[in-house]
Amino acid sequence: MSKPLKRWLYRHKDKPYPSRAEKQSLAAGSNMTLTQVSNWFANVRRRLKNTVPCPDGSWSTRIRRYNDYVEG
Amino acid sequence: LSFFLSLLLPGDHLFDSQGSHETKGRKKRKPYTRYQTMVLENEFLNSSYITRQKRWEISCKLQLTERQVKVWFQNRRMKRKKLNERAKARLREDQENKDQ
DNA sequence: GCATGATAAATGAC
DNA sequence: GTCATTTATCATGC
Repeated sequence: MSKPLKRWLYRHKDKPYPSRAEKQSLAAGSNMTLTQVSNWFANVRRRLKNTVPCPDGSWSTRIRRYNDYVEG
Repeated sequence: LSFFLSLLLPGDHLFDSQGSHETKGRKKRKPYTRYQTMVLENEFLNSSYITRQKRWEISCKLQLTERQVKVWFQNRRMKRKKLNERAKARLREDQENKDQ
């Protein structure tokens, strides 16, 4: 997959919404287009909600669990 | 005149054409048929901004609400923009490849 | 068979 | 109106 995007996601657990400039930076650093980065984050946010149940509803715990899920 | 007719006839939320759930949350995304898309695309070819009159006509013909027709044109303009930007980007790429 | 990216309806901020 | 989203659906590789 795309490592820089995962890294950014894990570092911004509380607010997984990169700005346009951040998306462009990520796109450049991962050899992707801006829309591809946007799609990736949109899909990840949705699939986090669906596949990683989280009682308190916060992004950070979801992402932590997701990280454990994919890495471990 | 057509404004008052539009209030009476296609009525966005007077009747729930889909389900019968009174208090509905987000409307479920329903893909349009090929015929619906074809008519909308043809009208978009005519003009990317639809008039109220045309919007009312098409909404009746396609069994869609005026709101759905309005949103379709908004999304279609965004799609055109994205496709244009994509084409320009590829042209720039080809130029750079030829320059080196 | 499902995971993943992309696209098509639908919403909401501004 | 635009534009970034959310959500469901489509397409495809493995």
